[in-house]
Amino acid sequence: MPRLPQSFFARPTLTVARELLGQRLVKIEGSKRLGGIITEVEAYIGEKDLACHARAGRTARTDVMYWSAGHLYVYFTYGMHWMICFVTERDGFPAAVLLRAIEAEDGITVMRTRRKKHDHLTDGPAKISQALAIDKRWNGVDVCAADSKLFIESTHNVAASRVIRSPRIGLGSTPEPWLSKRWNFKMNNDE
DNA sequence: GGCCCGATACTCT
DNA sequence: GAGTATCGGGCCC
Repeated sequence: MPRLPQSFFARPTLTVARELLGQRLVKIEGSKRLGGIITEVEAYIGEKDLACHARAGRTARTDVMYWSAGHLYVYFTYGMHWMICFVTERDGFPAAVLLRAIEAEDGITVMRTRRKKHDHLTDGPAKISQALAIDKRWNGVDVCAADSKLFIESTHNVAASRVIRSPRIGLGSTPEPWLSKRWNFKMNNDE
């Protein structure tokens, strides 16, 4: 299966988010392969988007968001959780797609161990990073590099009828119009 | 399934 | 010092 190239990520963030649905996230750990199908993502677009971390401009934390498309932006939140994003658009413009859920397929035994006794392996952004053992060491990694141990495999396109768009999750007191923008993309399971 | 709440440490004000 | 792109446990049905 071909890996998604940088040209995939270097497009409008909403397009990248929509088209990431259904593709397969893969992490290589020695001879093992972990990951699954991407089922939910969210777009964060530019300094004007007041829900986007880049609203505060280019800082030590947000620097990677300004890098060229296809880099990982991995950040820490709530005192204990790591979140995984893919940088999008052109070099110098801060935007990214947050991974919110995948359907676990490969390496389930390893992921189950890392997720303790919990049945929900990868149905939340911080659960994915726990299951895949992703932390700050992965910040700034280029997922389009030929030797990258984390990448996305191109699979099939998801039918438009299966895509659900909603407001983004967990934005709290983010002002309008950003709070209501339907920049969360999710796959409908039925059908 | 749902709601409430505490954990916990980093970032920017 | 306040706020945070969350999770899991306890509880209630």
